[in-house]
Amino acid sequence: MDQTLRAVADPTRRAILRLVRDGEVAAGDIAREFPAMSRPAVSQHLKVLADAGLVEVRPDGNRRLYRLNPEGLREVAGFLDEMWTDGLARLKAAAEREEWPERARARKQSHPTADKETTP
Amino acid sequence: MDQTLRAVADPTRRAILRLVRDGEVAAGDIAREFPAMSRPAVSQHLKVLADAGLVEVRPDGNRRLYRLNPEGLREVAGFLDEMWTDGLARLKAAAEREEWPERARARKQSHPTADKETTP
DNA sequence: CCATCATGTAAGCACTATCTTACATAGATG
DNA sequence: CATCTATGTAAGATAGTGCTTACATGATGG
Repeated sequence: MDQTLRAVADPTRRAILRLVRDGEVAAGDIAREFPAMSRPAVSQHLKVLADAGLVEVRPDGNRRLYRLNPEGLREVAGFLDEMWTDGLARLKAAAEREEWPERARARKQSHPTADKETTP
Repeated sequence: MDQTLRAVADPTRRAILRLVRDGEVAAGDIAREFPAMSRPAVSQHLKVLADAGLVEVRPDGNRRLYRLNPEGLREVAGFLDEMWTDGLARLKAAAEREEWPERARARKQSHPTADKETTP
């Protein structure tokens, strides 16, 4: 999961993923889409993506064709759902109850300082 | 988006997000969950998460209570959907359109491999 | 064969991230 | 007030990323 997220946390690599999202693209064609950086740099990005399982490679004669492997994002999707859907539901429920659950470690707290500024 | 993904691409910070997913937790209580690292380190992680908009803070007397902000993940959710759902569908369609050679012994075939078939 | 094309790899350098320890500050408490 | 508690910030050491240029390798085509 770390490897996957670190791979995706780079704008160039996300752009590459979008390039290979619709079908196979040769390494050179990918590199040509990034005139601002050298071809080896793109090649290294492709290696990172491949090591993370986000793309798959297939040799075709001289060239190497890359394509997206959506399965590589499964873990990330799971984590996101865990945070997004579930987390949002839980926080929303807590908020609408107008009491923030802060009971993990009960504090002495003589006065209700907690409900003083919770209204945005 | 970069900031968000970089923030999430760290196991400690993801663990913190899980801690504050269900309600508010004080900084010290969070730090106490990571005996392997110093408290300032956790504090810095919290800053990264706050700067990325993934958590929100609220002062409560002496302490600072952190809670998840699921909205911070909206962009990531969008990107993931773009790659996951859409990407999977497109690759599948491309495969059924015969562009994706799972069985074709593509030999030299100067062009029809992958060049302009990407249908923008 | 030999030259060329497409691609990956190695070495090196600048910049960034993530820790640590030491210090600063704001609120609570006697 | 004096002091303790909870927390953030500063400075620095170390490791990691992301580029570049130079080189290596395997397939193509005369």
